[in-house]
Amino acid sequence: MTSRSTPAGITAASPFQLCSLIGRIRAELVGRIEQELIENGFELSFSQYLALKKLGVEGPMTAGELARALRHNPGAFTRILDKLEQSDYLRRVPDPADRRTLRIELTSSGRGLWRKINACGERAAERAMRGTPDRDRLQLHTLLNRVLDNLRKED
Amino acid sequence: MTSRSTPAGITAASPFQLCSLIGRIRAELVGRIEQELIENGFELSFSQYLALKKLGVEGPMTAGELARALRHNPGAFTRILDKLEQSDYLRRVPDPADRRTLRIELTSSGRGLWRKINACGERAAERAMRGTPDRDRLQLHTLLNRVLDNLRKED
DNA sequence: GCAAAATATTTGCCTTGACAACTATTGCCG
DNA sequence: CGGCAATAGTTGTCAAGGCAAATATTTTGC
Repeated sequence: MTSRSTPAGITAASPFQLCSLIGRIRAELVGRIEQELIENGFELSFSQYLALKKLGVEGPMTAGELARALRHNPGAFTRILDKLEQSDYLRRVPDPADRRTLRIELTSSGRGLWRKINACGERAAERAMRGTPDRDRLQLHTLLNRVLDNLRKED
Repeated sequence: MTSRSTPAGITAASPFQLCSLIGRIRAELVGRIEQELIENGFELSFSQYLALKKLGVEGPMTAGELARALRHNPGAFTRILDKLEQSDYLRRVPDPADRRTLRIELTSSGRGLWRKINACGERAAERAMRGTPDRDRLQLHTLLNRVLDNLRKED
């Protein structure tokens, strides 16, 4: 292996540490959001939180679109929708034009909830980034987006 | 600094996108490593891979130490060890000094496997970082470590 | 128009991981 | 010493998610 040209020695030369770093950050971030949700009295799993947030931001969409957007497999996603529908946060509305699909829309109670849980997510994110100037935040996003692109490219 | 395709307003000002970015990267990275493992004929889950790698790098340790190092809960971890022991990649060695603990060590077959699967992880990591100069890799690590510290600090 | 392929959602089955209860052993402190 | 809390590991139970088969509907090709 080539261990040349890295001043700090370890950090840049062992790209693998990226994997555990990313894993740890994700776990902490998810945990922090779940904790925020609990502390504020919302009984939602992280996946349910993501679904409500997506619907709140993007508006109604079909179940499949939502599942794909959240990278969640359709089978498991059906059950997430079941629970959110039982709790009256969303509705499955049949589409007269294509009777295979279901239009998922937030109920008014769901929209109310969405606004509140958004604050939980933002508190967690702001905690993650505190003390980081805008310039560095931008840099971080740029670098992470490049990493993601690299991973998604097939070749 | 770098405001190429990103309107500065959105990206830096909405720290929450960090969460989905991190989640996506983690999923892609894990998926890529699992794919590497499969393509090279190793039937290992990602967790098993992590355990073997940790043992290979750090040497023998107790089951609890290993579980904590991997942030894995002890109950689930027992079963991971079960499988790796059945496959003869590691041994549970009783500690005469403290009969509660078990010393987990790789077998020679486990050490052989470790060297091979390491390459899988490094290919995945190198793919993630390709086209990124050392300076940026270092910067990324610095920023991610700060994020992790922020999240772990209680307040 | 109709059979076959494609698409959207649901259901069943299975694996993984979280959590709590349990057993065995050790350390603490009177 | 003797009781009691703490620690290490295992087991049982459960919820979440992945995957494949099943169902319903639409689209495509002839």
